Amino acid sequence: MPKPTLKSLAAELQVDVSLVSRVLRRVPGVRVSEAKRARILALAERAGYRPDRLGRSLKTGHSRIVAMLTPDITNPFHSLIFRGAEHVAQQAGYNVILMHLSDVDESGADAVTPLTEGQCDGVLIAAGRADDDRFAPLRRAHLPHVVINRPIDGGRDTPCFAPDDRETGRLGARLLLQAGHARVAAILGDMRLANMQARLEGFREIVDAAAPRVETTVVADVRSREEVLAAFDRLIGLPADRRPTALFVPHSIHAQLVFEASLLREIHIPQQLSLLGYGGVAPPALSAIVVSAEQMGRDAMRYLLARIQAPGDAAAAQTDLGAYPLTFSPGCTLRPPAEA
Amino acid sequence: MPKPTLKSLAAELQVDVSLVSRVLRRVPGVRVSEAKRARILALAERAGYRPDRLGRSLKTGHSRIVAMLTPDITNPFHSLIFRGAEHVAQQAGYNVILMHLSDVDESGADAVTPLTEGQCDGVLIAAGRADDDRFAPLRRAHLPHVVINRPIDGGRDTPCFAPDDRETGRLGARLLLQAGHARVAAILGDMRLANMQARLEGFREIVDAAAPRVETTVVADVRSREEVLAAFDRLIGLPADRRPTALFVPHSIHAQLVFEASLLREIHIPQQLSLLGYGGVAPPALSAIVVSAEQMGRDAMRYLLARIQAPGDAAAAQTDLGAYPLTFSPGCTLRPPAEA
DNA sequence: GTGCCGTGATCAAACGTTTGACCATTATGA
DNA sequence: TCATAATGGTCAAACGTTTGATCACGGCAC
Repeated sequence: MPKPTLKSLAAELQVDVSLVSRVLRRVPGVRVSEAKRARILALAERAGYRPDRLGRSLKTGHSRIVAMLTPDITNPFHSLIFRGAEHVAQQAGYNVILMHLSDVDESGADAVTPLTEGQCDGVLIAAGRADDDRFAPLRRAHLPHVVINRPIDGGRDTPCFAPDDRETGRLGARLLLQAGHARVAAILGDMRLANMQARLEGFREIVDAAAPRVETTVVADVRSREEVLAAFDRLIGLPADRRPTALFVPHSIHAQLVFEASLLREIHIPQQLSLLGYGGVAPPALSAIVVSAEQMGRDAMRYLLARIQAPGDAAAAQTDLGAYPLTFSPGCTLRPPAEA
Repeated sequence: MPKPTLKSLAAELQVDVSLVSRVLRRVPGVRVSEAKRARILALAERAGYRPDRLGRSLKTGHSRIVAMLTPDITNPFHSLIFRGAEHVAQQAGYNVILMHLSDVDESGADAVTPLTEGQCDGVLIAAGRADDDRFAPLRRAHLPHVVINRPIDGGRDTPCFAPDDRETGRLGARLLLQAGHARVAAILGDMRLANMQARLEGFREIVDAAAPRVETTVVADVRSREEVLAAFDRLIGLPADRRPTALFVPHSIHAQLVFEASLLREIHIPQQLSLLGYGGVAPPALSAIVVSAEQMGRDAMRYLLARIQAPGDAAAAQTDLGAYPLTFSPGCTLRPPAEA
């Protein structure tokens, strides 16, 4: 037996499809006899009728699908964002298309355009550079979109949910200085990304103010796993009087990597080196600045759905959404080594 | 200006929509004068025409969307599966809806049914129990679906891509025994899941055969973070003559958790305790059995797309897809402590 | 008897696309 | 010269749904 449709139900009951449609959707105020309503409902139930989403979407103009763009779902920060976002979406009866889109290389413009083809009602962007023009098609198509975790296009047009990355840098520096370190270092990730730049600026701001009392080494634009390890080895390989006693790694994966590398190198944290990481959720054994990625995902999705459902809502159209709270998760002490 | 459609283009050029449709799709053998074809292409380009996916899908009967069900995208094993799957899908011009679906509780039947409503062409299932009946709607709707990582419904109807979990258990036991351990332990996850059961069975098979030469302790059905830590503490709290010298934790997250807990407890791995984990990708500092989750994702998606594109293909209809290779990633030695 | 209202429905268009069938007009072959 | 074929298109239905407009009819008031 073929899939039941409004038409097939209507034919079987000898009524008009429009009546079946209205009865099954329980539109308020349909005028139908109780007998007929009962027969319609009974048949629909018996036949296992489910309205076809495509037909409905074509007519109504929305698909109850949103898309999310991520650079790498394998990154715990991003999977947390997704989990939060998807949960909110599911509650609201929306499905989420998850697509990978590189942060940095220009490929993928061809992946964005299809999103404007009616299949999804909005886009949550968690990928991309500051000066990214790959999202222009979304704007042109007036497809609601929201940015998360990193500002793109300078935050001008697109509402953005993100932590204050500059403050992250400041906070990291302050925590290390307040703990009493006199030689600190930082390993920064891909400097093509605006949030990395901001973290570095914030960090610099504080440590520069403390110079020359505090000595600082920065390794920036570290992208691959190998580069992280190389940077770490370089820092711990410095002569003892120049070797940092504390290390700030404001990137969740890189911090974890450094943590594990230190184990293999038999450098004990926190006894021999203080390590301050970063992440979307408090890591068990690692001190870190954490910002709730999952909460960001939830909030961004809620906002996106609101914009979808009330396109012209002035109150919702604010583009400055404030910054996300940074909390310090003290996995282990940040105090400097005793002999320092 | 409103979004250009076939109809609006056709109206502007005073031609029939069908002609525009055929020209823009470059269907082979359309009979049209070069002049008119050029005008159509030019206008479409100029107006930024993009075919509406909903209209097309409604007509053609497929949406170029597939869904994937996962228990938790935050789990690295599952995010790797997704990354592999999504990559293949994107290459083939498909988008992937990612949905969370609990492995164990019965909720979510209402989340599966909407997938049969025409919005997606197939489902990749990476969630669910062995005796799960929540997927019956997919079968009834004849919606192609494939299971990954764990068998459901005994693998009867649904093709399954998964590692041989029983062999994982065996391999783990063998590795520890061959390294020379005489007291081994294992911490097993949620025993409601078929793959956990299989891992335990395989492990038991080997260690039981080695008894009483080898002493074995098993803590099973460990579900939460807290239970993992409690199990670990219980094991290392045993009197020295009964304390295991090696620990097998065939669950990627739990293994990582134990690893970090051992650091906090100042129990050095591998000097004081051998730890053998499990995962979808080789962890840097941890010895583990690894099965390429990303490869499984790729293969499963390729297979799913093949079934979608050739529904009745007998060759593709095989339901026994063999098992995934298990490889041993020696992060650090598994040799027993010197004094043992 | 006529006008009006409420009830219980049907009609028809529309969303944007695809696709098989059909129809002029002109060129070709016998 | 007439049939045939190729050329350049158009027509119309269909996918499944939603929705404003319309209609037949009985009852009621005047």
